[in-house]
Amino acid sequence: MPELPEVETTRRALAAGLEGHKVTGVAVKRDRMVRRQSRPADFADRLVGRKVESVGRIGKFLMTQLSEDLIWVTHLGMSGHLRLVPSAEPQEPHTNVAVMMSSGIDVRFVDPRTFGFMAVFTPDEMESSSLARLGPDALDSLPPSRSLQQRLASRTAPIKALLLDQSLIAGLGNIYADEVLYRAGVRPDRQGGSLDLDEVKALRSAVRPVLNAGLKWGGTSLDDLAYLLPDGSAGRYLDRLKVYGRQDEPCRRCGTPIQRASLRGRSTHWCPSCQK
DNA sequence: ACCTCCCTGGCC
DNA sequence: GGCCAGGGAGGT
Repeated sequence: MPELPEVETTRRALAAGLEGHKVTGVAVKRDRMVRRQSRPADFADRLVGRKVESVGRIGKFLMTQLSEDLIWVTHLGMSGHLRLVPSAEPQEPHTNVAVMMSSGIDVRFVDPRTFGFMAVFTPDEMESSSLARLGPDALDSLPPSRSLQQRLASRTAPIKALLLDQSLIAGLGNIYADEVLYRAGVRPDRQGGSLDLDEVKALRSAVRPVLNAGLKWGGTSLDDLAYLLPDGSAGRYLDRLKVYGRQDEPCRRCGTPIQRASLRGRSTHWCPSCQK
């Protein structure tokens, strides 16, 4: 499912495939996929004729810088992925948006559950959108432990829920939040404010290795194959996850069965022996 | 700071 | 035939 490693993997492929090319056409097959756009028609109007200058990312949001200061924003939701394919190729099911490039390549936005979206913003619109409230990126600008501890100090919500809060740190989703907590040895149901400085340090220093491991394997494609890389291949991190999806299986470190429970409506996995 | 809703393939 | 997965926005 698309979290930071999956979005970053997608970003790298887009950067390699799109930079320097112009948009020649746009087909929105499902109106719902274009959201947060004050006038829906702006989406295609603003894309066509623009050149892709660079492809960036904050958390799980792809931000493609276009000519004339426009920003093409993409969020993959929970079942979305982008494909880069020659224009002539037939569209696979659930292709909700197709963006045609001057290179003859299409960007196809495939998303069965349609939780993802695309929009093209001006700098002003970007400033007033919810994206302006995104926290620091979990991979590129993780705050120091002391400032993290300060942000957590007054919080009574479970630390897992706080890791999922994109205004605190941007990029972690349900899978990698569980993996980070496992690596840090912290139980997901601990109140945020109950973590001492050593625990916050452990948590902080777990973030980068977990995300980099996911990235190394092209991210996590679950059995439903909803998330795929832009070339259509599957991410191969699933088999290397330590806790997510491993309920009742032995902890890779101590053999204790991995627990699963619902926390704030999100499935949560942890080792009751390794995590305190 | 919490709860509800959106959506659909896949599985029981 | 019904339920589950879940990120983020909106409302209370």
